[in-house]
Amino acid sequence: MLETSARLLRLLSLLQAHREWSGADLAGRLGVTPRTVRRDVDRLRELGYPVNASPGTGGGYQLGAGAELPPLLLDDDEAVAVAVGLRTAAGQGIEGIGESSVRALAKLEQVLPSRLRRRVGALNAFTVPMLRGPQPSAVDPTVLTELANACRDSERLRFEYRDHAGSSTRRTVEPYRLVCTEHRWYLVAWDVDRDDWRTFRADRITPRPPHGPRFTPRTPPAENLAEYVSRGVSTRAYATNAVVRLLVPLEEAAARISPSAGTLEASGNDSCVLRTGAASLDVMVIHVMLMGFEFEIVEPAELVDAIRTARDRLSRALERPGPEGAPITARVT
Amino acid sequence: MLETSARLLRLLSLLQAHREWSGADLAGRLGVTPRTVRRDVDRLRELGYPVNASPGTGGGYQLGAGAELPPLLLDDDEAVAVAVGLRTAAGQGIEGIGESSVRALAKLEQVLPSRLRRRVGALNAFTVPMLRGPQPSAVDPTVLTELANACRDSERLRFEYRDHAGSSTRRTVEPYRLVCTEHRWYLVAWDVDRDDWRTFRADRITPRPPHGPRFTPRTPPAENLAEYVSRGVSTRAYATNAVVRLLVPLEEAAARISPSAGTLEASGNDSCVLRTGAASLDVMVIHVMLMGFEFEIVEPAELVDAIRTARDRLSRALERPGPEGAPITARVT
DNA sequence: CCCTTGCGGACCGTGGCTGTCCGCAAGGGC
DNA sequence: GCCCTTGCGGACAGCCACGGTCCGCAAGGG
Repeated sequence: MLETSARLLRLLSLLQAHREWSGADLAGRLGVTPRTVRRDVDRLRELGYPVNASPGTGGGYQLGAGAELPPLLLDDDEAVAVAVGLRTAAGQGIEGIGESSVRALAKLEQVLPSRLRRRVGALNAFTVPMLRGPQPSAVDPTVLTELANACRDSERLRFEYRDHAGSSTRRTVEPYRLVCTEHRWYLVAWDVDRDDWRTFRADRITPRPPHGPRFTPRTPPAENLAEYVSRGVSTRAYATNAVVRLLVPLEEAAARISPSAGTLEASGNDSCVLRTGAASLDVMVIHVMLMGFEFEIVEPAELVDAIRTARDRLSRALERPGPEGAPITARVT
Repeated sequence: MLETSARLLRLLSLLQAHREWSGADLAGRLGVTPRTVRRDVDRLRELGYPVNASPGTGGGYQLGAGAELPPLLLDDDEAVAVAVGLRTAAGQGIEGIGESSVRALAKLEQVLPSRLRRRVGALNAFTVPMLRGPQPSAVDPTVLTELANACRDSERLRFEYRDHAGSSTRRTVEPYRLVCTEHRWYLVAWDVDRDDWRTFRADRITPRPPHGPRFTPRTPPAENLAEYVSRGVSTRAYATNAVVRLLVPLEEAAARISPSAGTLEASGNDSCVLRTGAASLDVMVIHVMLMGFEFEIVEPAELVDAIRTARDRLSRALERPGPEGAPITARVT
């Protein structure tokens, strides 16, 4: 019965949208008798979705957390929010969930009505870059999802690839997987022209549609692809660890610094040592600045240089005449 | 037919997980004849989900983008990624989608199996704070979803509220809506003890379960609640705008700075002016530093002070003896 | 030209679905 | 303790949707 299925879906949607419903309410909304609602609830339970019910005045039905994730029924705004959130997460190249979020994003964007797709694009342009700055991980989420789709569907892919020297080559590959490591995205693929496995940096790829025909996947070059990629990638320059002494008591520092941001150790009564890591020295500088404490660098020496560079740039900015000294003469609108 | 509904759901899931399927494949997966698959596809189409099909060799079925968003069928990893992405988006208080993302997050977390919930918590602790630092918008997403749920379900809410002086009061309210403005979260609610509408800052709320009984919503204090809140909120101190002159040609700056981060204007041949905004002076300092250009401040004067503070702190850090001068003596592990 | 793949009509037997009516059980308010 | 509200689920009867089978047709690719 088509109508039954549709009603089950609507029931699930109602239960997700509002925590608690009475049987009569649901019956009214669905256009059936309360008895049928009870049967539908039973059906949902048989399908594995835990629906809790409580009798008595003020009782009703509510959807609980079960073993399986039920299909998510999002309204327009929520779908847009999910898409934007995923693009942010994917763009930042967060280790550990990066690949899943790209997969989820690809799934969502594939079925996203075009009116919503436009909203996502607009919002994304206006929220993310503000905070991003010239970080090394600026990959276009659109490209990422396209790559993810090709991997998922085993579709040959053609793209322009800029190597680090800046020159471009045309590639035809059988994409195998996207890997996120060291805050960068890499595509592991079989290069059909060179007849070998290659690892491509996603931010240097410009896809050239249309996609080629589907291919039958071959065995991947390694069991653990994440490890395979990070072994092959030589640009580890960005991964830095630092040890910084903060000139505040341990307790005070601990109150401001999340335990997962790094490890804190006491070092005397009124200072402590923070061991932390970041994707690049620049980010590290910001990190120590944001904490808002007096500090000194224990290691590495490069961080001292980075801080000196930052300090000097700020000093020069302060030494320039500034607003009163030099009014803007050549302002162009 | 229960089995039919379940099969439709599985079919939808298959179509979302893999772009293209042949009828025979689907029939095999679903344990029915191809004829029934065709009928199921028809059913999906009748339900409004556009399934495209192409005949001939290499043909098959694929799910397209329709007018309505189909129920999203996510696997475990994807669900975790979505939750983490949403928490990040909600925590940063991004204007425009904040409220929807909290709603979506509440929806998702309500049905999230506990094993996944743990993963989300762990990941969230290890990814977000690293970048967040002590920004003004540090709201616990868990609290946000709890507030959102209470609003959605019209449940009375009890919580501890710290006012700006630091003293705590116990409140009982009928929550109406969460509003995100100026990168902060506010709860608009009817305070039952004070018998009036109040606006609470979400980051000062500590919910005290259990929730009270449900209430019948009254008419909200204003049509446009976002506007109502930002009118009533006096702490605009964090919203700053700045004008900065960058000592590089317009083209060079434009290449590094996203157009939505602010507006760029040429100012002579080898410099340009950036007008931009940020949630706080701290963030603004980071913003100008991240760009990596020589610059000078046009306005506001407070930004000069903030930069001077930052510069001085870095200077002091550089002047301290550092690694060689003072080896760590009292290191505690 | 042939192959593969999707399309959909016709037929038929099965059995699931809904509404109706019923008595039972569990909370909450008076 | 009483009563109301709400959820629970068995039984029954009528309906009709469902799925398998068999068929010829159409469209794309080699």
